[in-house]
Amino acid sequence: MPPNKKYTKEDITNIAYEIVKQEGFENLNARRIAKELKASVQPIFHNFASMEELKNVVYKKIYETYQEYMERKTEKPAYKQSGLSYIAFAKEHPELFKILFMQETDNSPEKFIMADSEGEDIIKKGQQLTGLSYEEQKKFHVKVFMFTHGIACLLATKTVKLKDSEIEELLANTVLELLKGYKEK
Amino acid sequence: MPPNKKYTKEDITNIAYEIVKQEGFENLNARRIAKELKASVQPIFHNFASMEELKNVVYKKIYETYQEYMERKTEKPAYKQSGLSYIAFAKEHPELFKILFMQETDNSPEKFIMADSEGEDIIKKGQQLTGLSYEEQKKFHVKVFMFTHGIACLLATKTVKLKDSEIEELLANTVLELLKGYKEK
DNA sequence: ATCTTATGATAACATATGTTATATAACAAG
DNA sequence: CTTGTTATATAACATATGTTATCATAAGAT
Repeated sequence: MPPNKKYTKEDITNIAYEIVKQEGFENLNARRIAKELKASVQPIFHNFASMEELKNVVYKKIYETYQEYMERKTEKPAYKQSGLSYIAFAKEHPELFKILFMQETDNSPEKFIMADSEGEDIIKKGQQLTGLSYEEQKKFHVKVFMFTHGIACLLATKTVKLKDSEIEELLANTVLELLKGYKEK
Repeated sequence: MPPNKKYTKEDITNIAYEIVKQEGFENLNARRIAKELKASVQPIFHNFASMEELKNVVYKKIYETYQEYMERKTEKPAYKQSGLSYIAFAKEHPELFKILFMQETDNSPEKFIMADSEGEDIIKKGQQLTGLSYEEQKKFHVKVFMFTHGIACLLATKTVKLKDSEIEELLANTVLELLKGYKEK
C-alpha cells in the first residue's frame, strides 16, 4: 500500500561512503547526503535510526574495502604482496586508511599487529620467504610491519609521493637488507 | 583608564593548548575555554580576532613543543637521539604528534623529510654514525626515517605500547641491521 | 571628582547539524 | 473507487558553536 521506495538503504550508504572516501567523516552530514541524493533528509532517517548508525555501516564498508585489498592474490610472493596491498590501500584511499589506522575510533577493529588468525597467516607467509622459525619470523615481522606502516602513513598524508614501482623496490630492498642484518645477529 | 586585564592572551593560549594536548582540536571551542578560564567568552574575543587566530597560535605552540624535543642533547649519538626524540614526542604527546604529522592541515609546516637546513643537519649527524657518503646517507636515512615514523605513528594511536627501553633497543637494533644489509649491497 | 575607555558579563544572533512533527501522495488491497 | 499504509518533502525544533551588541565598571587621565 505504500508508495515505492525511491531511495534505498544502499543508495544512501553508497553516497555516504563516497563522501567519506573523498573527504573523511568530517564533512559527512544528513543534509549533504540528501543533497547528493537529490532528496530531503527524510529517506535517511527512515532507513537509519540515526546518523551514528549510518556512520557505523559506512565504517564497515570501509573495512571491507580494506579487506578486499588484503585478499588480493598475484604472482608475487604472498608475504610481499600483503605489504604492497597495505601500502596500495593507503595510497589509493588515503582518507579510508587514515580512518582505519591513523585515528582511534570507537569502532576500530582489532588493533591488529598479529591479531589472531590473520596474524598467524601472515607469519606463515613470511616464513616461506625468509626461512626463519615461527618465533623468529614473528619478531622479524614486527619490524617489517613498522616500516610498511610508516610508508603507508606517509603516503596517506601525502607527505611523500611514490610511484608503485618505487614502492615495490623500496619495500623489497629494505626487507632484504633487514633480513640480511637480522640473520647475521 | 580601563580596568586591569584579568585574563591575558597567554592565559587563554595556555588553556587552549592544554585542551588540545589532551583531546586534540576537536573539542576546542570558545565556551570550553571560557569555562576553564572561569570567565565568559569575551576575554577570548578581546584578545583574538577569531577562534581561527587562536588556533593558529596554539598550532605554533605545538610546533615549538616538538622543536624542544628535537633539540634535546644527551650523551647518546646525535643521530640516534634525534630518532628517539621524534618517537618520544609521539609517545608523550600523541595528540600533538597526530596534529603535526598525521593529518593534513593548512598550517602544516614544511613537509619535512629532508626539509632544508634541518634535513642537512640530520644527514651529517647520521654520517658520523654510519660512515656513509653524504648521498648514500641521504638514501639510507629515508629508510630509517620511515621506520622511525612508523613506530611513532603506532605509539601516537596507541596501537602498540612500548617502554622507553624497548624503543631504544628496537630502534638501535633495526638501524644496525638495516645498515649491515645496506652496506653489503 | 569627573570623564573616558578598555575589560568583562550577559544575552542575543547566525549558522550548522541532528532529529522530528506534519502534511501529502503513491500504491496495493478490498 | 475507496482506503490504509508509509515514503517523502517541508518546516520546525533542539543543540552546538562562532560571533557580536549592550551595558556595567574599574581605573588612569583630566
